[in-house]
Amino acid sequence: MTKSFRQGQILKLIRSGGIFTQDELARALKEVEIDATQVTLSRDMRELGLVKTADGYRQLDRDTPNMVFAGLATEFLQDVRQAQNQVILRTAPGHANSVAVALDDEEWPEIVGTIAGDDTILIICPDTAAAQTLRAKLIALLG
Amino acid sequence: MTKSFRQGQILKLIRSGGIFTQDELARALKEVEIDATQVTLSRDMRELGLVKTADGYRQLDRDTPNMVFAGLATEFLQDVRQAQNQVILRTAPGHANSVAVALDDEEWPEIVGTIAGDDTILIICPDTAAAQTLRAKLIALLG
DNA sequence: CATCTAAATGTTTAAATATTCATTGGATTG
DNA sequence: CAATCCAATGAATATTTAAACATTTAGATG
Repeated sequence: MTKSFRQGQILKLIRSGGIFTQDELARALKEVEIDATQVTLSRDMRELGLVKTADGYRQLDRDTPNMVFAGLATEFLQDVRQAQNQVILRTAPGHANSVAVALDDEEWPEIVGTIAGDDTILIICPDTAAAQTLRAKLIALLG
Repeated sequence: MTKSFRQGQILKLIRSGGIFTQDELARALKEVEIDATQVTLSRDMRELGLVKTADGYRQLDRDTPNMVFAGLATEFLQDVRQAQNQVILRTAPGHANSVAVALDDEEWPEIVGTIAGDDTILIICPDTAAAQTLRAKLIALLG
């Protein structure tokens, strides 16, 4: 079980609502066979840009991926990593290119440009903060 | 010193950034001659829809008032109250109508309709939650 | 393969926030 | 005007979150 898989599950749970504390989230994750301490979740929250509101945790607003890209991502996107102002995506073999094209179409402000190989996409962002935002956005689309 | 004045000041401080805890906010308010305990601030935060992020407290995204309305409000808006799904504005005497017209122009989703008297505007919202959101938005414009 | 490094996570505990219950100071009404 | 109600706030405290530090693990490197 990888970190980005866990974070993907966290986003799913948050979206479905009704999560008010990190302990609550930890319990919800346990139902899905994911063990994580409150401390780990606190860190995940920060990385994913989640905030506590009166009606539970929420993701800070940012524009939503369109259907074409979201569909491709759900099907082929396998991992999302970040280093400095770069984000690296792994896709199913042979699909990097189509995913990258759809991603380019999004014209997100966090993306300066992309380069796709066979199963890897390199994305250049303006800065580290943008890369982090982008990572959170993309993790949400992991299967 | 009224509650909505305090909340207006809170929004100002939050906007200018660099507020990371409620105690910090309390100290900043003291500089402006406003005394409030952490408990009161916790409640204010909730009412105003403020959330804690990695870069300090922030207001949850919602669309921003346009210049015309914002200008009028800054000049004439004096108080904002909420009861159920209704929000009541007090303006300088004789100015309720012009403020209400500008407000209607905003076409906000939180506003079903408005009625203006001489110095009072009644706003009907779809529900209590919308009214609360609207209140927070408007308080930000108080002188 | 031993060693080093860095990311990820855990443990402990401090700090920050929210809740509960109580008080106060207007309005409202009989 | 007393009695009552209610919004606003505070004090004490419980709960939640984050910081500091330690440990583990997987990959790099000699």
